[in-house]
Amino acid sequence: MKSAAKAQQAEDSTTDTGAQQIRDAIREAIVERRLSPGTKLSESDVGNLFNVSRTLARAALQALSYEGLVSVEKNRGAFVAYPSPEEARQIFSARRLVEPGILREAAARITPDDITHLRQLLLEEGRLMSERGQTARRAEIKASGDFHLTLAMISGNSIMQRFMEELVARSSLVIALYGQSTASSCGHSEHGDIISAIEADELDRACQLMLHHIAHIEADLDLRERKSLGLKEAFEL
Amino acid sequence: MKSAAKAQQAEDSTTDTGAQQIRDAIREAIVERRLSPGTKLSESDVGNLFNVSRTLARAALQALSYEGLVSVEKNRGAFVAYPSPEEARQIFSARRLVEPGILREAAARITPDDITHLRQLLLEEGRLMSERGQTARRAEIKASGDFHLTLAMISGNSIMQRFMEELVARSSLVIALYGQSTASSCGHSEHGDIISAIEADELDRACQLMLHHIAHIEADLDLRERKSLGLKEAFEL
DNA sequence: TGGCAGGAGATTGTATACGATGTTTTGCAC
DNA sequence: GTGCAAAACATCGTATACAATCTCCTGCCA
Repeated sequence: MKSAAKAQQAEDSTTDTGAQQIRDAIREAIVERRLSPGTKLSESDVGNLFNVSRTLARAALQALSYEGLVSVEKNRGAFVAYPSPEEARQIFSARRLVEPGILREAAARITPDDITHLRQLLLEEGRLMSERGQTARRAEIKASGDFHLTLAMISGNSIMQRFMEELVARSSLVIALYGQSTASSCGHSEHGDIISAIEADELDRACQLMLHHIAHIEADLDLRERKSLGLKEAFEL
Repeated sequence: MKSAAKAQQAEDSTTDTGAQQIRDAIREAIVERRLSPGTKLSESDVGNLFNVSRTLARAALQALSYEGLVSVEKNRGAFVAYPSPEEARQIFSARRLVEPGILREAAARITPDDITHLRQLLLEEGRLMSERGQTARRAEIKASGDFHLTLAMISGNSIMQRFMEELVARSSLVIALYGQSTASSCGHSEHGDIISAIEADELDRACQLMLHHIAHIEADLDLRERKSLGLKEAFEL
């Protein structure tokens, strides 16, 4: 891969050790929705699960809390993040703010190789959509996010790339919580449209499409405040 | 403070304990340039300095490494980050990408109270600029960044706010490394211009001013690759 | 029976201990 | 005196230990 996408190697070389693997494993589980929002992640359990001490488990959970995927409450423990509707709005607001810009930068640096790569991603995504089963569903979710992440990668700005990783991951949580449609990643065709617009050098249109795409995802959410109502309201009616 | 700036309370309630304070203290020291890029921050030293165990020191350093202010090298230790010219470019590229959007959102929600607040910040900044001494210099650097952070705060998006905090902090490092002009925060008047444009509801102009402002800061940098040249080139001439 | 006080258990917060990995210095050979 | 090897030192990586805090159950009393 000698495309502009070489920035792919932007792995966190900044991290120290095995906590990294645990963090990645848990993050993947969260993004693929094997772990539901609110699930408790006790340090001991995580440690046992990965056969490491609480020290490492704790470090991993801390790291995840920086990314907003896990919320640790003092003296109570860590939980898979349960984004509030307000948080959800902010996440998508951030994406609307940032993704057109990323798209523009990506378009400026994109190579034919990158386009091929993106198209392949799309194909894979489509294939998964037609498949049945949990595994396919999870892979599809991931693939859907990968489209946006790949654009960030192509843009060549590793800082924005990391930021987008956070946003995509948190979006996954939000969709898991508030998504309504059964189709987990609705706007598949929209991804294709965006690529086409880029290829056609119609940058403004590509940005518009991206904004619409994000709006579509958001439109599928039901962000009404679910005030738990577990007390009495739940049985009032 | 009943302004839109109430989001100020967006403190990392997600963090656990005392590592937080250490992290903040070190970050402040870095941003105010009491700690220079490349300075070694060994876990023991940090621990001793703050009278805590290496455990906490380590946690703090880890946190800082997530923000890109510290780079930890496996088995070697942690150092105040020494951003490469390429990193510097990416940081400012990210700011150009993000700040106009933040500005727009902030303008949409801004209250008279917020404007007062911003103007006060400006006044303070101006006062510090005319003062002498290290302390004033440090405070000035901080005040300069606070303008941008306050805008992010006003925008009401805590995610973007956090991101801007990271960008501003890292910018400070970049300026410390590559800045040329003695005036640490040149574009003071530009901040005022931006506020005026917002007040006048000239949003596009405000964005333009913001972009120019960032460009000015960048223009003061000398981002030529300093390849250490400590070997022979240093004495060749 | 309902509510509160007390304590047992579980979980996190922090410190310390030990092994692993680099780095520097020492000392010997040439 | 120079160069390399080996050991001493410093520092990090991880595990374990202990203290603090919270949760939940139990039992007493009104």
